[in-house]
Amino acid sequence: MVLQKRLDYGSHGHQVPIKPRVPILAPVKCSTRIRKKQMFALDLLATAAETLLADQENLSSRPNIDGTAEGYATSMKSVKAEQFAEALPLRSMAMRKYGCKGCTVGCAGVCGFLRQTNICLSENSTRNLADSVLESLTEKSDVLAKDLFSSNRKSHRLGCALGMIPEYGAIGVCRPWSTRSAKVKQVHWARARPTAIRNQADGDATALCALVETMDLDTKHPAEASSGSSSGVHLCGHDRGHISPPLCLAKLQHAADRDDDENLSGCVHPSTSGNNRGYIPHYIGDRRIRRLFASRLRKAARNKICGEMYNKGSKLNLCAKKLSTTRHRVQQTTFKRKRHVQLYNEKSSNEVKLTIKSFNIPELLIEIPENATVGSLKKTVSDAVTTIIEGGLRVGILLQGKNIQNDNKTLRQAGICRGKKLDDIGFTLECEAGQDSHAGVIMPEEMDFVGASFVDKFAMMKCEEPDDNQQPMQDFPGCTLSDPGSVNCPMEWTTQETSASSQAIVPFLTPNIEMFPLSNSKRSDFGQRRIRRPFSVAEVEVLVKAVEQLGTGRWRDVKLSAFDNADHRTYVDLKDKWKTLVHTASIAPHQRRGEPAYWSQQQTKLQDDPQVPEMCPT
DNA sequence: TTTAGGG
DNA sequence: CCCTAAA
Repeated sequence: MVLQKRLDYGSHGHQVPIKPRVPILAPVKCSTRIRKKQMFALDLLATAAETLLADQENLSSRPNIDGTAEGYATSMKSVKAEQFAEALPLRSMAMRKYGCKGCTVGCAGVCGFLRQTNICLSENSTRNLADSVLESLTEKSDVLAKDLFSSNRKSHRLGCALGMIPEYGAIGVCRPWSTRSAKVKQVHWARARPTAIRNQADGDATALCALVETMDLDTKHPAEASSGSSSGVHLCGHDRGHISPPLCLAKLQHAADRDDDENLSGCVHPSTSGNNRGYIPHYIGDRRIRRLFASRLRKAARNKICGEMYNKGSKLNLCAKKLSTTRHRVQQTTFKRKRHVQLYNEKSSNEVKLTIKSFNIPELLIEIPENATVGSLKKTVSDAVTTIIEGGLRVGILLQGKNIQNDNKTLRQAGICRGKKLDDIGFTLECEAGQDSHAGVIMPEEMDFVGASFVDKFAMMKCEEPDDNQQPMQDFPGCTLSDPGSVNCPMEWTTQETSASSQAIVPFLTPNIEMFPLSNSKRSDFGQRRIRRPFSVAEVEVLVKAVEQLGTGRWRDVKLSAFDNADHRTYVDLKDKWKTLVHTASIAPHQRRGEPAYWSQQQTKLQDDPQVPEMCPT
């Protein structure tokens, strides 16, 4: 393909993405779904091209756009018309949707461009280009978002800056540098859709514009880049009815320069300036988040290709190949996510850190013939999981079994704060797409505090909200059952909660049960046996005291009075433990496992303890 | 849901 | 620790 040759000149797998320059974003009747019919798409492309040319003429008449129109015309000729197809609706939609304070002009949406090139280019070039551009897009968005937001904190209350990709919806890297939350890092995994963008109530329109524009700048055509790195900024600045804050423009300029250098470095384009080669972005940001973001984008791009092929009912071989690639990539990403999905919520000094180690997929229907190979089964399972995840996930948060619906609540208001029983938090991932056959709620398989050090810190923290359960103790306290209501045994704060193993069909979702525990009370959904958690001496002591106080046969009362905070100990557990204790006591010491002289030692010890004068071992 | 008891 | 009958 001619276009491929033009694009695929990166000798190091680094392609310079071509961006048609669209100085003015005229409203175009263009659905984001036009790709279903290529003829329809071509019509729209023609319309878009006409609009662009008209805009270009207008632009060229402006004195301030010197030197850009010509280069623009060149790139216009060199780029296939398809590339323009949906860039316009993307931008126009974004601008209209958010008003952008009159910012109705911008650059062509790189996303639309990407999507088009994905269609037009051959497979390899598509992938490489998409990867390259999307990586660049991601990074630059990140860079700009950081720069922009950090520079405009006072005026921008930016909850979430979104980069939009038509068809795939919006894939958002949330960078809320709002003035209210000093430092928040989030990755929105949910595959946001256009409607989801509207839900970003905190999204600042101006910043959103800027970010989208940055995406444009990131993918300038080499010719354009060589003609002047600031051209894109000129376009933005002159054509929008509303001039963004100068600082915003400056940042855009900066990003443009930077991007030119980056995109061109390593390429053999004759117009490569070579200046600032090897430029390293000032702000590296969270590489992991960016990589995941980029991976997400790539997957979306490739899935789009597959969907295209399926819709056309042709080129199934190519589709299968694409699926395979997608599968591979997605599986990697899924695994990474399983291991590392972390939800950070930092709010000044009061922070709540959670780590969701993995999710369990409860129901996965696999239909496969008996004569299928194991490999095909693996692929089928992988596809099913991929479908679930790729279909978009809606996150739900369960606190003590209750679904927290109000998204506007603060974590503190919702009861997610230090000192609270964070092991009562559950996360659900519901499939958003119409994947009825796979619809279901993915329950968190593992959740834990971030790091053991945090557990200690956590144990020492006081929650500002009233909390009956915050009695962190490293050592199990002696309990006086004369006041059963005062007996608290918060073992779960100091002992690692362990969880049962997963019985998920998908092998790579099997968790490491020892490292990443979750409250047992939340995890009997899948029938797995709870992990064995032997009673500690302290627990036995409390149990004995409670039984002594309350008598046998009142296991519920024992539970409530002495083990109310130990969610992993049910009254049945206490009853069973008592049963074993009685049995152990009834048998000869030499028949017991463990230490025969245990009780005598305990009796001696407890008698020496003034806090527990009533101890009466069984 | 809780208790009791076998597995 | 699971399962379940019985209350």
